[in-house]
Amino acid sequence: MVTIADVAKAAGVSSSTVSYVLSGKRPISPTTRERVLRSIQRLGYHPHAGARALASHKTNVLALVAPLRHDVVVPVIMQFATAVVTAARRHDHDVLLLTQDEGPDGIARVTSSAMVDALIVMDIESDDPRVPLLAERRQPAVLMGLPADPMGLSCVDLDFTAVGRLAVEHLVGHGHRAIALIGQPSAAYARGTSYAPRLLDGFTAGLRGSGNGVHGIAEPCEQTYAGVTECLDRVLAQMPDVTGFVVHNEPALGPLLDQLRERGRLVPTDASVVAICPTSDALSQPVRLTSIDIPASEVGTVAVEMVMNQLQHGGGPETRLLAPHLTERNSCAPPPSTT
Amino acid sequence: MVTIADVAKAAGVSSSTVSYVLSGKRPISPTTRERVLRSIQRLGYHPHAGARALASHKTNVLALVAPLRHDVVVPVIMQFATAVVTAARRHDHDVLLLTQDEGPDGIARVTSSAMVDALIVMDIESDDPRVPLLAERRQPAVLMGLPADPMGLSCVDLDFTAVGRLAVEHLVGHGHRAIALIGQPSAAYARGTSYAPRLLDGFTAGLRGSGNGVHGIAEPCEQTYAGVTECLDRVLAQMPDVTGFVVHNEPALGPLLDQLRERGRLVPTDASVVAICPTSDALSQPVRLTSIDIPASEVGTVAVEMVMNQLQHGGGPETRLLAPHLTERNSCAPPPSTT
DNA sequence: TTGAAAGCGATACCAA
DNA sequence: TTGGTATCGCTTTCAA
Repeated sequence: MVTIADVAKAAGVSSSTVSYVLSGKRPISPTTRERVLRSIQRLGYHPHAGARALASHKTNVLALVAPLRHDVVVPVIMQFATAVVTAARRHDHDVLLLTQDEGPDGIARVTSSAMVDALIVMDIESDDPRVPLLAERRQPAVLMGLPADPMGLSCVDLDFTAVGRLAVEHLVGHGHRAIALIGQPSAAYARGTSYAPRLLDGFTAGLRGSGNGVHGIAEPCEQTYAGVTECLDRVLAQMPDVTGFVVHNEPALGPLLDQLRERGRLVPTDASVVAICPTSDALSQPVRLTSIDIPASEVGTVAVEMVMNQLQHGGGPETRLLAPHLTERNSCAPPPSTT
Repeated sequence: MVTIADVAKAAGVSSSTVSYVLSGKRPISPTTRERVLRSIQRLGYHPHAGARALASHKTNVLALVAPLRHDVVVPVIMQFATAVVTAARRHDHDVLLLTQDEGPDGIARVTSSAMVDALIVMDIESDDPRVPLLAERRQPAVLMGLPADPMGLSCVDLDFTAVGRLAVEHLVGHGHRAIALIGQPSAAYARGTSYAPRLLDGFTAGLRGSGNGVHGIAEPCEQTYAGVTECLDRVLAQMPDVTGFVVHNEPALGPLLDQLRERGRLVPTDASVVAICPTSDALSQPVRLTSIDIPASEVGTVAVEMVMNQLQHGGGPETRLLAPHLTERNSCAPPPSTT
């Protein structure tokens, strides 16, 4: 292995000079810098990561704790992970991949053995046991999701409350008065995800703020064809005049459109749909759906920026809720009665 | 930070003794072992990963090089990654996630800076530039996929040749005589993936081996609704009597079934389908598809076992092609003429 | 069965 | 502008 001493010898300087050339932490004359860089090049020198970590107390590695449960939308996780790795590399960091199923132990392990400089933790629930654990470590952490109490940690997520409001407002803007939220499976609520109730809050607030007899209901929806059918049954039973649908449930989109068609409610003629999902899902349906994107890669990039801000500029914790964007496509129109 | 010296002092032994208790590389009397373990426990000692790597020349970290291109089946990558992380943890290793878009440089970087002990590289193409690069490093590597020349590296993949043969044999067994392979998009062939041609080989061999006037054609298929329609047009034009379909193209499954129905060829009454895809895709279609699974998690687990075998037992490189398994569901039946 | 001490390969402080 | 060197925390050889 080529060491810093080899480079120093080859360049006729001390090893500390080589180190400073690399780190830029002190001025080096152009000529010696040149000489050193050439030797590095010629010998193919790469600093030993372990040695560097030992001496500098920094690893240049971020931990990414991913939920590898199967009820989570896989493409979203992938997008997020991709964005994190890409953004981390831009800041000269690598990413260590941890899975949820090691639980809090995984976090304890990597932090206390100094494997990583900071952590990014996905899929944080309202009352997540990992939050207090992370709070008492000295490594910065960014939570993806919004726990009830962030305990001084940084958080980033899509602003689901704003999403709920925006979806309702869009439908109301088209003249809809009876709106249903087709939500996540009840397990998502039971599990204590933070986004499901936040979306519901925004949905409710949107209805309330619209006045004029705008009303709505929210129903959880299981992710099977039968589950979607039942959910729609419940909705129609309670609100037969429903014309607007807000759907926050990717696998339900196809079956829902199918069922609506089957029941003689064509989208967008008889019913309008605003989907909350990755753009790709909105595009892969028979009807191109007006949707509010789940900006997984943006969230990932922001998470890394937040971590880096703490790491490199000593910034403090912050919470960033990303504003939702609605893209109009072909699934929203005025309700039949209004036309 | 708690160091090995702290533990040693607390336990009244030397630091080397603590080290040996941890590594088990030399006999320790039960009483001192006890004392040391208790101190470790009490102080919450975790060895410093960097220091350990520096002294031992081992990091206990595996690199996983993932393709984050968008034309790859995302759930398959996730399954594979999950399996790799899980299996690695069973062997007390962590996983560093690299993405394709750093290209060969990423591999060069992590290997020459001693960040990882070994690499697992996904989505290897027939003539992959990373193979020679990996071959000249001293870290073990496992390739997922089968390059034209493995250059002494380990490989693991589903045996796609056997898959092709198996699919044909299953259809022939049901009495089909005219069989079409709906393949990957032509870009997959152009890119030089190793699995696409291997599957084709197996398909061809299967036809040839079946005799009795069994014939077939293979068509690449683009992954849009229109692309599937065109592909089916081409197939029907060339082989109007086709009754058996082998489909190796996840996103095409839905549209294909749709189009077959539209053209009055119901599955399985008029046409039979064997899908080559993850089980979840086979189950999420209107007709439960008879399928040959892409065993991503098995491949991931095997990859780790192969790496560990080299790392821990000094094993040599090996190539393992996993035998395919066909699961019968509801998409295969005898062709109409035979019934 | 255990201890002492020499590295491992960097960083960064203290001097010059 | 540069060099010398202590130091980081662990592993492992050499000695006892």
